[in-house]
Amino acid sequence: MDMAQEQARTPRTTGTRRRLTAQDWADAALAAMGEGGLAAVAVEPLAARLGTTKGSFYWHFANRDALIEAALARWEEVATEAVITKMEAETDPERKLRGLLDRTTGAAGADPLEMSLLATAADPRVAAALARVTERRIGYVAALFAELGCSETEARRRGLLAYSAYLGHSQLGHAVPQALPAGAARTRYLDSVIDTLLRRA
Amino acid sequence: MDMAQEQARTPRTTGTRRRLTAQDWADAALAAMGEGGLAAVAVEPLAARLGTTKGSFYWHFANRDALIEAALARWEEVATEAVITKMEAETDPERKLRGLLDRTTGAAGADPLEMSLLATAADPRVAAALARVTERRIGYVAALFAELGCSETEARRRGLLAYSAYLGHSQLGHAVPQALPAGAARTRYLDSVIDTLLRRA
DNA sequence: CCATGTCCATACGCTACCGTACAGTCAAAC
DNA sequence: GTTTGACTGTACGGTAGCGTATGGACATGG
Repeated sequence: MDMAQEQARTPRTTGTRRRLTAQDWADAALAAMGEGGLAAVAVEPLAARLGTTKGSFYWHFANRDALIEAALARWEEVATEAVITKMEAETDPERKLRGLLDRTTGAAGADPLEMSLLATAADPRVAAALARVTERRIGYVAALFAELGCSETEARRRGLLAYSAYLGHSQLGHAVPQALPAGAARTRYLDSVIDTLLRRA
Repeated sequence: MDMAQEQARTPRTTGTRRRLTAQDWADAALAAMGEGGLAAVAVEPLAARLGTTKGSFYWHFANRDALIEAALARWEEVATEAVITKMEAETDPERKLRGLLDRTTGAAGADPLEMSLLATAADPRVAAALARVTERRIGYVAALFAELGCSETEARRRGLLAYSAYLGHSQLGHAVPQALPAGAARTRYLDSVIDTLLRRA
Protein backbone atom coordinates (compact mmCIF):
# COMPACT_ATOMS: atom_id res chain seq x y z
CA MET A 1 0.00 0.00 0.00
CA ASP A 2 0.09 3.45 -0.63
CA MET A 3 2.81 4.99 1.42
CA ALA A 4 4.03 8.54 1.56
CA GLN A 5 0.64 9.89 2.31
CA GLU A 6 1.47 12.42 4.96
CA GLN A 7 4.44 14.27 3.60
CA ALA A 8 4.40 17.27 5.91
CA ARG A 9 5.26 15.52 9.13
CA THR A 10 8.51 17.43 9.69
CA PRO A 11 8.63 21.20 9.94
CA ARG A 12 9.82 20.88 6.36
CA THR A 13 12.76 23.30 6.33
CA THR A 14 12.14 26.26 4.07
CA GLY A 15 12.72 25.26 0.49
CA THR A 16 16.35 24.30 0.09
CA ARG A 17 16.68 20.51 0.40
CA ARG A 18 14.33 18.57 2.55
CA ARG A 19 15.62 16.40 5.36
CA LEU A 20 14.63 12.79 5.59
CA THR A 21 12.91 10.80 8.31
CA ALA A 22 13.24 7.17 9.21
CA GLN A 23 9.90 6.54 7.54
CA ASP A 24 11.16 7.92 4.27
CA TRP A 25 13.86 5.31 4.38
CA ALA A 26 11.44 2.57 5.34
CA ASP A 27 9.13 3.42 2.46
CA ALA A 28 12.02 3.52 0.04
CA ALA A 29 13.13 0.15 1.35
CA LEU A 30 9.68 -1.32 0.68
CA ALA A 31 9.68 0.10 -2.80
CA ALA A 32 13.09 -1.32 -3.53
CA MET A 33 12.06 -4.65 -2.10
CA GLY A 34 9.08 -4.73 -4.40
CA GLU A 35 11.35 -4.23 -7.37
CA GLY A 36 14.36 -6.32 -6.57
CA GLY A 37 13.64 -8.40 -3.50
CA LEU A 38 15.28 -8.22 -0.15
CA ALA A 39 18.70 -8.05 -1.75
CA ALA A 40 17.76 -4.75 -3.34
CA VAL A 41 17.33 -3.17 0.06
CA ALA A 42 20.86 -1.82 -0.06
CA VAL A 43 21.88 1.30 1.72
CA GLU A 44 23.95 2.98 -0.90
CA PRO A 45 21.58 2.52 -3.82
CA LEU A 46 18.69 3.68 -1.65
CA ALA A 47 20.65 6.74 -0.66
CA ALA A 48 21.31 7.51 -4.29
CA ARG A 49 17.64 7.12 -5.09
CA LEU A 50 16.68 9.43 -2.27
CA GLY A 51 19.22 11.94 -3.42
CA THR A 52 21.26 11.70 -0.27
CA THR A 53 24.14 9.66 1.11
CA LYS A 54 24.84 6.95 3.63
CA GLY A 55 25.60 9.61 6.19
CA SER A 56 21.90 10.28 6.44
CA PHE A 57 20.99 6.62 6.68
CA TYR A 58 23.31 5.77 9.52
CA TRP A 59 21.96 8.69 11.44
CA HIS A 60 18.45 7.25 11.39
CA PHE A 61 19.28 3.54 11.62
CA ALA A 62 21.90 1.46 13.34
CA ASN A 63 22.38 -0.75 10.28
CA ARG A 64 20.70 -2.40 7.36
CA ASP A 65 18.90 -4.93 9.53
CA ALA A 66 17.22 -2.20 11.51
CA LEU A 67 15.93 -0.73 8.28
CA ILE A 68 14.51 -4.06 7.19
CA GLU A 69 12.77 -4.47 10.49
CA ALA A 70 11.26 -1.01 10.31
CA ALA A 71 10.12 -1.58 6.75
CA LEU A 72 8.44 -4.86 7.67
CA ALA A 73 6.69 -3.27 10.60
CA ARG A 74 5.40 -0.52 8.38
CA TRP A 75 4.19 -3.00 5.79
CA GLU A 76 2.43 -5.12 8.35
CA GLU A 77 0.69 -2.11 9.75
CA VAL A 78 -0.55 -0.96 6.37
CA ALA A 79 -0.98 -4.08 4.25
CA THR A 80 -3.85 -5.77 5.99
CA GLU A 81 -6.10 -3.01 7.05
CA ALA A 82 -5.95 -1.03 3.83
CA VAL A 83 -8.31 -3.24 1.86
CA ILE A 84 -10.36 -4.56 4.73
CA THR A 85 -11.36 -1.16 6.06
CA LYS A 86 -12.32 -0.03 2.58
CA MET A 87 -14.58 -3.04 2.32
CA GLU A 88 -16.41 -2.20 5.48
CA ALA A 89 -18.39 0.43 3.63
CA GLU A 90 -20.40 -2.44 2.19
CA THR A 91 -22.66 -4.42 4.49
CA ASP A 92 -23.78 -7.43 2.49
CA PRO A 93 -21.13 -10.13 2.96
CA GLU A 94 -21.51 -11.51 -0.54
CA ARG A 95 -20.96 -8.08 -2.03
CA LYS A 96 -18.00 -7.69 0.28
CA LEU A 97 -16.47 -10.85 -1.07
CA ARG A 98 -17.06 -9.77 -4.61
CA GLY A 99 -15.56 -6.37 -3.91
CA LEU A 100 -12.53 -7.96 -2.29
CA LEU A 101 -11.92 -10.21 -5.23
CA ASP A 102 -12.37 -7.40 -7.71
CA ARG A 103 -10.04 -5.12 -5.86
CA THR A 104 -7.36 -7.64 -5.07
CA THR A 105 -7.18 -9.13 -8.55
CA GLY A 106 -7.03 -5.77 -10.25
CA ALA A 107 -3.92 -3.87 -11.21
CA ALA A 108 -2.82 -3.50 -7.61
CA GLY A 109 -3.52 -7.17 -7.05
CA ALA A 110 -0.19 -8.17 -8.48
CA ASP A 111 1.63 -6.24 -5.79
CA PRO A 112 5.26 -7.19 -6.37
CA LEU A 113 6.10 -6.38 -2.78
CA GLU A 114 3.95 -9.17 -1.45
CA MET A 115 5.43 -11.57 -3.94
CA SER A 116 8.89 -10.61 -2.77
CA LEU A 117 7.94 -11.09 0.84
CA LEU A 118 6.44 -14.49 0.19
CA ALA A 119 9.65 -15.52 -1.49
CA THR A 120 11.70 -14.32 1.46
CA ALA A 121 9.92 -16.35 4.08
CA ALA A 122 13.21 -18.00 4.93
CA ASP A 123 13.99 -14.85 6.90
CA PRO A 124 12.32 -15.31 10.29
CA ARG A 125 11.32 -11.67 10.59
CA VAL A 126 9.58 -11.81 7.24
CA ALA A 127 7.94 -15.08 8.16
CA ALA A 128 6.58 -13.60 11.36
CA ALA A 129 5.10 -10.59 9.62
CA LEU A 130 3.60 -12.80 6.95
CA ALA A 131 2.09 -15.14 9.50
CA ARG A 132 0.24 -12.33 11.24
CA VAL A 133 -0.99 -10.69 8.08
CA THR A 134 -2.06 -13.98 6.54
CA GLU A 135 -3.96 -15.08 9.59
CA ARG A 136 -5.74 -11.75 9.74
CA ARG A 137 -6.79 -11.95 6.12
CA ILE A 138 -7.91 -15.54 6.09
CA GLY A 139 -9.78 -14.93 9.30
CA TYR A 140 -11.57 -12.01 7.75
CA VAL A 141 -12.63 -13.93 4.67
CA ALA A 142 -13.68 -16.90 6.75
CA ALA A 143 -15.83 -14.57 8.84
CA LEU A 144 -17.59 -13.48 5.67
CA PHE A 145 -18.36 -17.06 4.76
CA ALA A 146 -19.64 -17.63 8.25
CA GLU A 147 -21.95 -14.65 7.86
CA LEU A 148 -23.21 -16.32 4.70
CA GLY A 149 -24.29 -19.30 6.72
CA CYS A 150 -21.34 -21.64 6.63
CA SER A 151 -20.36 -23.58 9.71
CA GLU A 152 -17.16 -22.54 11.40
CA THR A 153 -15.04 -25.25 9.84
CA GLU A 154 -16.67 -24.90 6.45
CA ALA A 155 -16.14 -21.15 6.57
CA ARG A 156 -12.50 -21.64 7.40
CA ARG A 157 -12.12 -24.08 4.54
CA ARG A 158 -13.68 -21.77 2.03
CA GLY A 159 -11.77 -18.82 3.36
CA LEU A 160 -8.56 -20.73 2.94
CA LEU A 161 -9.45 -21.83 -0.55
CA ALA A 162 -10.45 -18.30 -1.51
CA TYR A 163 -7.27 -16.87 -0.10
CA SER A 164 -5.15 -19.52 -1.79
CA ALA A 165 -6.83 -18.76 -5.07
CA TYR A 166 -6.19 -15.07 -4.54
CA LEU A 167 -2.52 -15.66 -3.78
CA GLY A 168 -2.06 -17.88 -6.79
CA HIS A 169 -3.88 -15.43 -8.98
CA SER A 170 -1.59 -12.69 -7.77
CA GLN A 171 1.43 -14.81 -8.53
CA LEU A 172 0.21 -15.42 -12.02
CA GLY A 173 -0.60 -11.76 -12.52
CA HIS A 174 2.88 -10.93 -11.47
CA ALA A 175 4.88 -13.63 -13.19
CA VAL A 176 2.78 -14.90 -16.10
CA PRO A 177 0.14 -12.27 -16.78
CA GLN A 178 -0.63 -13.67 -20.23
CA ALA A 179 -2.07 -16.76 -18.55
CA LEU A 180 -4.88 -14.68 -17.05
CA PRO A 181 -8.00 -13.58 -18.86
CA ALA A 182 -8.15 -9.88 -19.67
CA GLY A 183 -10.91 -7.40 -20.37
CA ALA A 184 -14.40 -8.79 -20.48
CA ALA A 185 -13.16 -12.34 -20.09
CA ARG A 186 -11.65 -11.33 -16.78
CA THR A 187 -15.02 -10.22 -15.46
CA ARG A 188 -16.66 -13.43 -16.61
CA TYR A 189 -13.88 -15.40 -15.00
CA LEU A 190 -14.24 -13.64 -11.67
CA ASP A 191 -17.99 -14.15 -11.79
CA SER A 192 -17.46 -17.81 -12.32
CA VAL A 193 -14.98 -17.99 -9.47
CA ILE A 194 -17.33 -16.27 -7.05
CA ASP A 195 -20.03 -18.58 -8.22
CA THR A 196 -17.89 -21.63 -7.57
CA LEU A 197 -16.84 -20.44 -4.14
CA LEU A 198 -20.32 -19.56 -2.98
CA ARG A 199 -22.24 -22.52 -4.24
CA ARG A 200 -24.25 -24.24 -1.52
CA ALA A 201 -23.06 -21.67 0.98
CA MET B 1 12.65 -31.38 -8.87
CA ASP B 2 14.61 -34.50 -8.22
CA MET B 3 17.95 -33.95 -9.86
CA ALA B 4 21.10 -35.99 -9.70
CA GLN B 5 19.39 -39.12 -10.86
CA GLU B 6 21.98 -40.38 -13.28
CA GLN B 7 25.26 -39.96 -11.52
CA ALA B 8 27.41 -42.15 -13.72
CA ARG B 9 27.34 -40.09 -16.89
CA THR B 10 31.09 -39.54 -17.01
CA PRO B 11 33.59 -42.39 -17.12
CA ARG B 12 33.84 -41.58 -13.43
CA THR B 13 37.57 -41.57 -12.85
CA THR B 14 38.58 -44.35 -10.51
CA GLY B 15 38.09 -43.31 -6.92
CA THR B 16 40.26 -40.31 -6.19
CA ARG B 17 38.23 -37.14 -6.71
CA ARG B 18 35.50 -37.03 -9.27
CA ARG B 19 35.42 -34.42 -12.00
CA LEU B 20 32.42 -32.27 -12.52
CA THR B 21 30.16 -31.74 -15.49
CA ALA B 22 28.16 -28.72 -16.52
CA GLN B 23 25.04 -30.46 -15.25
CA ASP B 24 26.53 -30.85 -11.82
CA TRP B 25 26.90 -27.11 -11.73
CA ALA B 26 23.41 -26.54 -13.06
CA ASP B 27 21.89 -28.81 -10.44
CA ALA B 28 23.86 -27.13 -7.71
CA ALA B 29 22.66 -23.78 -9.02
CA LEU B 30 19.04 -24.92 -8.81
CA ALA B 31 19.56 -26.17 -5.29
CA ALA B 32 21.13 -22.89 -4.24
CA MET B 33 18.37 -20.96 -5.90
CA GLY B 34 15.80 -22.90 -3.98
CA GLU B 35 17.48 -21.95 -0.77
CA GLY B 36 18.53 -18.39 -1.30
CA GLY B 37 16.98 -17.14 -4.50
CA LEU B 38 18.73 -16.09 -7.64
CA ALA B 39 21.24 -14.08 -5.64
CA ALA B 40 22.49 -17.26 -4.02
CA VAL B 41 23.58 -18.59 -7.38
CA ALA B 42 27.11 -17.36 -6.81
CA VAL B 43 30.09 -19.02 -8.34
CA GLU B 44 32.44 -19.09 -5.42
CA PRO B 45 30.00 -20.40 -2.81
CA LEU B 46 28.81 -23.04 -5.26
CA ALA B 47 32.37 -24.08 -5.89
CA ALA B 48 32.96 -24.41 -2.18
CA ARG B 49 29.83 -26.50 -1.83
CA LEU B 50 30.92 -28.75 -4.65
CA GLY B 51 34.31 -29.09 -3.10
CA THR B 52 36.08 -27.45 -5.99
CA THR B 53 37.09 -23.99 -7.12
CA LYS B 54 36.17 -21.37 -9.68
CA GLY B 55 38.75 -22.80 -12.01
CA SER B 56 36.38 -25.67 -12.68
CA PHE B 57 33.39 -23.44 -13.15
CA TYR B 58 34.92 -21.17 -15.74
CA TRP B 59 35.96 -24.17 -17.72
CA HIS B 60 32.36 -25.32 -18.10
CA PHE B 61 30.65 -21.95 -18.37
CA ALA B 62 31.50 -18.61 -19.86
CA ASN B 63 30.12 -16.76 -16.85
CA ARG B 64 27.44 -16.72 -14.20
CA ASP B 65 24.70 -15.85 -16.67
CA ALA B 66 25.41 -18.92 -18.72
CA LEU B 67 25.01 -21.02 -15.60
CA ILE B 68 21.68 -19.43 -14.81
CA GLU B 69 20.47 -20.09 -18.31
CA ALA B 70 21.53 -23.71 -18.15
CA ALA B 71 19.90 -24.17 -14.78
CA LEU B 72 16.62 -22.70 -16.02
CA ALA B 73 16.65 -24.92 -19.06
CA ARG B 74 17.17 -27.94 -16.89
CA TRP B 75 14.36 -26.93 -14.57
CA GLU B 76 11.98 -26.32 -17.41
CA GLU B 77 12.73 -29.70 -18.87
CA VAL B 78 12.14 -31.50 -15.61
CA ALA B 79 9.57 -29.51 -13.66
CA THR B 80 6.50 -29.96 -15.81
CA GLU B 81 6.70 -33.46 -17.04
CA ALA B 82 7.68 -35.04 -13.75
CA VAL B 83 4.25 -34.94 -12.18
CA ILE B 84 2.19 -35.13 -15.33
CA THR B 85 3.78 -38.31 -16.60
CA LYS B 86 3.34 -39.93 -13.23
CA MET B 87 -0.35 -39.06 -13.35
CA GLU B 88 -0.79 -40.74 -16.68
CA ALA B 89 -0.83 -44.11 -14.96
CA GLU B 90 -4.37 -43.25 -13.91
CA THR B 91 -7.06 -43.09 -16.56
CA ASP B 92 -10.09 -41.58 -14.86
CA PRO B 93 -9.75 -37.80 -15.13
CA GLU B 94 -11.36 -37.15 -11.77
CA ARG B 95 -8.93 -39.49 -10.08
CA LYS B 96 -6.14 -37.79 -11.98
CA LEU B 97 -7.18 -34.45 -10.60
CA ARG B 98 -7.36 -35.81 -7.12
CA GLY B 99 -3.97 -37.41 -7.47
CA LEU B 100 -2.49 -34.19 -8.79
CA LEU B 101 -3.82 -32.20 -5.89
CA ASP B 102 -2.66 -34.74 -3.38
CA ARG B 103 0.78 -34.93 -4.83
CA THR B 104 1.31 -31.23 -5.39
CA THR B 105 0.07 -30.14 -2.01
CA GLY B 106 2.12 -32.68 -0.16
CA ALA B 107 5.58 -32.17 1.23
CA ALA B 108 7.09 -31.57 -2.18
CA GLY B 109 4.29 -29.17 -2.97
CA ALA B 110 6.02 -26.37 -1.20
CA ASP B 111 8.97 -26.57 -3.54
CA PRO B 112 11.06 -23.56 -2.58
CA LEU B 113 12.64 -23.47 -5.99
CA GLU B 114 9.37 -22.67 -7.69
CA MET B 115 8.66 -19.99 -5.15
CA SER B 116 12.01 -18.45 -5.87
CA LEU B 117 11.43 -18.53 -9.58
CA LEU B 118 8.02 -16.93 -9.25
CA ALA B 119 9.59 -14.15 -7.27
CA THR B 120 12.26 -13.62 -9.88
CA ALA B 121 9.91 -13.11 -12.79
CA ALA B 122 11.47 -9.71 -13.31
CA ASP B 123 14.30 -11.51 -15.03
CA PRO B 124 13.16 -12.08 -18.62
CA ARG B 125 14.79 -15.50 -18.86
CA VAL B 126 12.97 -16.66 -15.76
CA ALA B 127 9.74 -15.17 -17.01
CA ALA B 128 10.04 -17.05 -20.30
CA ALA B 129 10.64 -20.37 -18.60
CA LEU B 130 7.76 -19.75 -16.22
CA ALA B 131 5.43 -18.85 -19.04
CA ARG B 132 6.06 -22.09 -20.87
CA VAL B 133 5.78 -24.28 -17.79
CA THR B 134 2.66 -22.51 -16.55
CA GLU B 135 0.89 -22.76 -19.86
CA ARG B 136 1.71 -26.43 -20.06
CA ARG B 137 0.34 -27.12 -16.62
CA ILE B 138 -2.82 -25.08 -16.89
CA GLY B 139 -3.45 -26.61 -20.27
CA TYR B 140 -3.12 -30.06 -18.79
CA VAL B 141 -5.53 -29.39 -15.97
CA ALA B 142 -7.98 -27.70 -18.31
CA ALA B 143 -7.87 -30.77 -20.52
CA LEU B 144 -8.87 -32.87 -17.53
CA PHE B 145 -11.88 -30.66 -16.89
CA ALA B 146 -12.79 -30.88 -20.54
CA GLU B 147 -12.68 -34.66 -20.28
CA LEU B 148 -15.07 -34.33 -17.40
CA GLY B 149 -17.58 -32.67 -19.66
CA CYS B 150 -16.85 -28.98 -19.33
CA SER B 151 -16.98 -26.74 -22.35
CA GLU B 152 -13.68 -25.40 -23.59
CA THR B 153 -14.01 -22.03 -21.89
CA GLU B 154 -15.42 -23.51 -18.71
CA ALA B 155 -12.59 -26.02 -18.61
CA ARG B 156 -10.05 -23.28 -19.02
CA ARG B 157 -11.68 -21.29 -16.24
CA ARG B 158 -11.69 -24.17 -13.83
CA GLY B 159 -8.19 -25.14 -14.80
CA LEU B 160 -7.04 -21.64 -14.08
CA LEU B 161 -8.85 -21.53 -10.76
CA ALA B 162 -7.46 -24.91 -9.79
CA TYR B 163 -3.96 -23.91 -10.72
CA SER B 164 -4.26 -20.59 -8.91
CA ALA B 165 -5.44 -22.39 -5.82
CA TYR B 166 -2.53 -24.79 -6.13
CA LEU B 167 -0.02 -21.95 -6.46
CA GLY B 168 -1.49 -20.10 -3.52
CA HIS B 169 -1.55 -23.23 -1.45
CA SER B 170 2.09 -23.81 -2.25
CA GLN B 171 2.91 -20.28 -1.23
CA LEU B 172 1.19 -20.76 2.06
CA GLY B 173 2.85 -24.11 2.61
CA HIS B 174 6.15 -22.46 2.03
CA ALA B 175 5.72 -19.19 3.87
CA VAL B 176 2.96 -19.70 6.44
CA PRO B 177 2.56 -23.43 6.92
CA GLN B 178 0.67 -23.01 10.16
CA ALA B 179 -2.20 -21.49 8.20
CA LEU B 180 -2.81 -24.81 6.46
CA PRO B 181 -4.69 -27.75 7.95
CA ALA B 182 -2.53 -30.70 8.88
CA GLY B 183 -3.10 -34.40 9.33
CA ALA B 184 -6.65 -35.56 8.96
CA ALA B 185 -7.95 -32.04 8.58
CA ARG B 186 -5.75 -31.69 5.51
CA THR B 187 -7.43 -34.65 3.84
CA ARG B 188 -10.86 -33.30 4.65
CA TYR B 189 -9.84 -29.93 3.30
CA LEU B 190 -8.56 -31.35 0.03
CA ASP B 191 -11.75 -33.38 -0.32
CA SER B 192 -13.75 -30.26 0.10
CA VAL B 193 -11.65 -28.40 -2.44
CA ILE B 194 -12.03 -31.11 -5.04
CA ASP B 195 -15.69 -31.13 -4.31
CA THR B 196 -15.96 -27.41 -4.82
CA LEU B 197 -13.99 -27.48 -8.04
CA LEU B 198 -15.93 -30.34 -9.57
CA ARG B 199 -19.44 -29.38 -8.71
CA ARG B 200 -21.74 -29.21 -11.74
CA ALA B 201 -18.86 -30.28 -13.94
C1' DC C 1 26.04 36.45 17.58
C1' DC C 2 27.42 32.35 19.28
C1' DA C 3 26.41 27.69 20.98
C1' DT C 4 24.15 23.47 20.54
C1' DG C 5 22.01 19.69 18.64
C1' DT C 6 20.33 17.65 14.38
C1' DC C 7 21.18 16.02 10.19
C1' DC C 8 24.13 15.17 6.04
C1' DA C 9 28.64 14.55 3.09
C1' DT C 10 32.99 12.49 2.35
C1' DA C 11 36.63 9.47 2.92
C1' DC C 12 38.17 5.24 4.50
C1' DG C 13 38.83 0.11 5.43
C1' DC C 14 36.64 -4.39 5.01
C1' DT C 15 34.38 -8.35 2.78
C1' DA C 16 32.18 -10.98 -0.91
C1' DC C 17 31.93 -11.92 -5.30
C1' DC C 18 32.98 -11.66 -10.55
C1' DG C 19 35.97 -12.65 -14.12
C1' DT C 20 40.91 -13.45 -16.04
C1' DA C 21 45.50 -15.48 -16.37
C1' DC C 22 48.17 -19.01 -16.11
C1' DA C 23 50.29 -22.90 -14.23
C1' DG C 24 49.51 -27.53 -12.66
C1' DT C 25 47.31 -32.43 -12.71
C1' DC C 26 45.89 -36.59 -14.51
C1' DA C 27 43.82 -40.12 -17.65
C1' DA C 28 43.75 -41.71 -22.12
C1' DA C 29 45.79 -42.16 -26.79
C1' DC C 30 49.45 -43.17 -29.12
C1' DG D 1 56.58 -43.31 -21.63
C1' DT D 2 55.54 -39.31 -23.65
C1' DT D 3 52.16 -36.25 -25.31
C1' DT D 4 47.85 -34.19 -25.35
C1' DG D 5 43.77 -32.24 -23.99
C1' DA D 6 40.29 -31.99 -20.51
C1' DC D 7 39.88 -30.35 -16.15
C1' DT D 8 41.32 -27.87 -11.64
C1' DG D 9 44.01 -24.75 -8.36
C1' DT D 10 45.73 -20.24 -7.23
C1' DA D 11 46.68 -15.61 -7.62
C1' DC D 12 45.26 -11.32 -9.17
C1' DG D 13 42.53 -6.97 -10.21
C1' DG D 14 37.99 -4.89 -10.26
C1' DT D 15 33.35 -3.60 -8.33
C1' DA D 16 29.57 -3.19 -5.00
C1' DG D 17 28.06 -2.84 -0.80
C1' DC D 18 28.48 -2.52 4.67
C1' DG D 19 29.76 0.02 8.48
C1' DT D 20 32.80 3.80 10.80
C1' DA D 21 34.85 8.22 11.55
C1' DT D 22 34.80 12.74 11.36
C1' DG D 23 33.98 17.20 9.71
C1' DG D 24 30.79 20.25 8.09
C1' DA D 25 25.89 22.74 7.31
C1' DC D 26 22.08 24.74 9.20
C1' DA D 27 18.34 26.03 12.21
C1' DT D 28 17.07 27.31 16.70
C1' DG D 29 17.50 28.99 21.52
C1' DG D 30 20.07 31.57 24.44
